[in-house]
Amino acid sequence: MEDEEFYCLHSDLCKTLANQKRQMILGSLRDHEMTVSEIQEHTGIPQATLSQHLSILRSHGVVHTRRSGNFIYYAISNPKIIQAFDLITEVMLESLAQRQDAADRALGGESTA
Amino acid sequence: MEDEEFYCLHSDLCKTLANQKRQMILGSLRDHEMTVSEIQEHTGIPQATLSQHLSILRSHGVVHTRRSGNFIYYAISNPKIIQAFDLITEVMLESLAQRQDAADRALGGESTA
DNA sequence: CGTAAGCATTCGCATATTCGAATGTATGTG
DNA sequence: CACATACATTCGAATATGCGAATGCTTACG
Repeated sequence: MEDEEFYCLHSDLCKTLANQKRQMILGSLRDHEMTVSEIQEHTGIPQATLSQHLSILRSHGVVHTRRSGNFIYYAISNPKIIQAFDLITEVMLESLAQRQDAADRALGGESTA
Repeated sequence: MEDEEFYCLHSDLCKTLANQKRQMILGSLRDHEMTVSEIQEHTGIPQATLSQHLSILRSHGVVHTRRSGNFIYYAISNPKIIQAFDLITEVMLESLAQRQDAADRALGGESTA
């Protein structure tokens, strides 16, 4: 695979994950599959919007579906998605903590001015 | 932290990573720090555009800088960023492989139609 | 077949992102 | 100080994304 293609696919997958509502959806699905209406209830996202986001997640292979009668169950395709999600959470929290430290230090040193 | 705030920060960090050029930059920086002009040479991104992307990465704490004379060295702040990057790469490759399998099967079964 | 429930898709608008051209700023050198 | 190098910022236009309203499709049930 060429570099350009690689980075394009990679950033496409990242873009898929880089949306607040889609992350709420993944957060709902992380432990078990759910029907659309269950996700809707759990996240509060309106039906049309939810369906669009599910469509995006589907088309990028992030989730897959199973029909049972009138309901469609969504589930996360690859558990590594959750691992990546959690890693980014860690980075986020560590970054926040560092910033807080820096802010504290700046505030503490202020009085010497 | 509230859910809304959590998902907002999380998706913000993801958005920061979800750009082809920014990923090329991270790909350049993954093993060692680099000056802006080195990154420019390595990636082929024009100076102004590169500087803008570096600014975004900086403001989200993904990279940090060190000045040495006339040069500014950029480096990745948290090695977990690379781990997450690589995880997403794995997901991407596994997803591609699955699709390829599915396509092969579809093609193989075609003759029975 | 008719109707209802569950979900998907289309459309148009508002907003956000991306990019390069032009310009600005900080550091080193003579 | 003048000037060059290295990098940052601003600006405006093109493009992409996110959203809800309206509508379509599929399955279940009588």
